[in-house]
Amino acid sequence: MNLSVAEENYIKAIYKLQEGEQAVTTNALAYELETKPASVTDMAKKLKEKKLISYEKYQGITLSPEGRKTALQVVRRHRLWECFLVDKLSFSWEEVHELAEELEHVRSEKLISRLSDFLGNPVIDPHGDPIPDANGRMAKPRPQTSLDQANARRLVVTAVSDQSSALLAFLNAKSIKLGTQLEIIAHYEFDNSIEIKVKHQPAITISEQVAKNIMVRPL
Amino acid sequence: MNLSVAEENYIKAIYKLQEGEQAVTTNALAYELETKPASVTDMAKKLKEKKLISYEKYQGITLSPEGRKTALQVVRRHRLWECFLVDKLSFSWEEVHELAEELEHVRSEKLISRLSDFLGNPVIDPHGDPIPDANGRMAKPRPQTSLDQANARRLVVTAVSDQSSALLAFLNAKSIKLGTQLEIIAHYEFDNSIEIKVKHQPAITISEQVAKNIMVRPL
DNA sequence: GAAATTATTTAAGTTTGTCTAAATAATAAT
DNA sequence: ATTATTATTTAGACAAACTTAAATAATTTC
Ligand SMILES: [Mn+2]
Ligand SMILES: [Mn+2]
Ligand SMILES: [Mn+2]
Ligand SMILES: [Mn+2]
Repeated sequence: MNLSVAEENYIKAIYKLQEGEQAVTTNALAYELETKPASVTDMAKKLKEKKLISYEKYQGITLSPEGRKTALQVVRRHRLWECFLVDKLSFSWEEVHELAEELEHVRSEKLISRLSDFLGNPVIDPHGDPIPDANGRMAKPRPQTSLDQANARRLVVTAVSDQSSALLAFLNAKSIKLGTQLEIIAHYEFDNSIEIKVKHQPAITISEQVAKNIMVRPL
Repeated sequence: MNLSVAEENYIKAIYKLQEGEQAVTTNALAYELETKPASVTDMAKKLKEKKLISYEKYQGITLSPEGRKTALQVVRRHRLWECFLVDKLSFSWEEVHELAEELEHVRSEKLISRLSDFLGNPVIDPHGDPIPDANGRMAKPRPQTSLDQANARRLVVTAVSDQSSALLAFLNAKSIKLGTQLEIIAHYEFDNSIEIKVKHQPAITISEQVAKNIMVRPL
C-alpha cells in the first residue's frame, strides 16, 4: 500500500493517541495534527476505505491490524533517524523531533535496515522511547512511572513523555537527561510541585506539569 | 523563500539542463521530470512569479541568480546524502540516486552542514560530481572529456554523466568505477564503439552510448 | 513562401489535502 | 426532559500539481 506523507502522519498520530484501547476522537486528532476536525473526518473516510482504520460516524477511530503495522514502521523510521541525528550528527534531543518528522517519510526498507545496522540496532531513541524492529516488535519497556507518581525515593530517568523543545530545554538547563539519577526531597501539596536533587547539583523544585512528563523507575 | 518539493525538483532539473547558457525548453523539462509539457508551462508561470526563473512565452526557461542559488542548495543536499549512503551505509552507486531524490528535500541548513562535517566535507559525490559548499561554490572540476572524445591512450575514470542504474550496473559488471584506469585499444568507425582494457581484465568493446557517459582525463 | 510538422500554451477537469460555515448528533446542565 | 453546549459531519470552495484535448505559435520542409 502506498501512502502519502499526510496519510502516514495521520496513522502515526492515531497510534500515538490510541494508548491502550480507547478510540481516538476527531477533535483530539485534529489538535494533534494541527488541522481542523473537518479535515480529520475527510481523512478518516479515506483511511477506512484503505482498511487502515476502523471508523464509524461519531464513534471515533481505531487502527486496524494493517494500520498498526504501518504506524509501527513509521515510528521505527522516526526513532532511528532521531538516533542518527543525536549519535552521529551530535544534535541535542530537543532538536531532532522536527527533522525526524520529515525523514521518517522516506520509505525504503533497505535504507532503514542499513541505518539501523549502522547505529548498532538501537532499541531506544534519544527520548527513551522503544524502537520497533523490522517486524514491528519492540522491547517491552521496563516498568516506569511518571515522576509525580513515583513512590521510591531514589530514581533514574528513563524517558520523557512530552517531547516539546520547551520541556527538553528546561531539562537541559537542569542537567536532567536519560539515565540521570535523582532523589525526591519533598512533595508540596499546595501545587503538587516536587523538590528533587541531582547529584552535584543544588536541589530544585519542579512543577507538577514537568513531573508528569518525566518517566522514572526506582534505582 | 519556502518551496514545495515539486518546485525544488523543477529548479534542480532546470539547473541540470541549463548547462552553459542556453534556455531550457518546455519539452526537455517535461521529459526530464517525467511530466507533461502543459504542467511545465503552469509551473514556469509560478516560478517566474517567485523570481526563480526568467521565462517568456515560447522563449524557454533560465534560472535567475536566486534560482541558481536554490538549485545549488538542492544539489548540495542531494550529493551529500549520496555520499552518506555510499560511505556510511554501504549502498552501491547505482542505488543512491533515487533515495537522495527524496532526502534532498529535507530542508535544514544545520542538518546539512553537520552531515557534511560527519562525512569529512567531501567535494565529489559517488558519481564523480562536485558538491557545492554552503555558499554554493564548488571545486572547478578538473578538465575531463567523455570517453568517446578522449584523445589520450591511457585514461582514468573521473565521473559518469548518466546516472541511471542501467548504466551503473553495466559498469559494475565490467569493474569500471571512479578512479579506474583504462587504456583505449581501438576505435571502430562502423558504430563508434571503443575497445578498452582495464588492468587484470579482458579487453571489452563498449558502445558509443556507454562511452559518451563515461568521463575521463588523461592519466 | 506556403504547407506540414513540431513545440508550446490554453482550457477544462481531476486528485489530494486543506479550509470555513452551516447542519446535525451527542452530551451536559438545569 | 428540555435546553444549552460541545463534538462531529456535511457542503461548498480553494490551492497545488497534475492530466488530456484543443488551439496557437514556431520551425522545417519542399
Ligand atoms: Mn511526519
Ligand atoms: Mn523520540
Ligand atoms: Mn527530488
Ligand atoms: Mn550523484
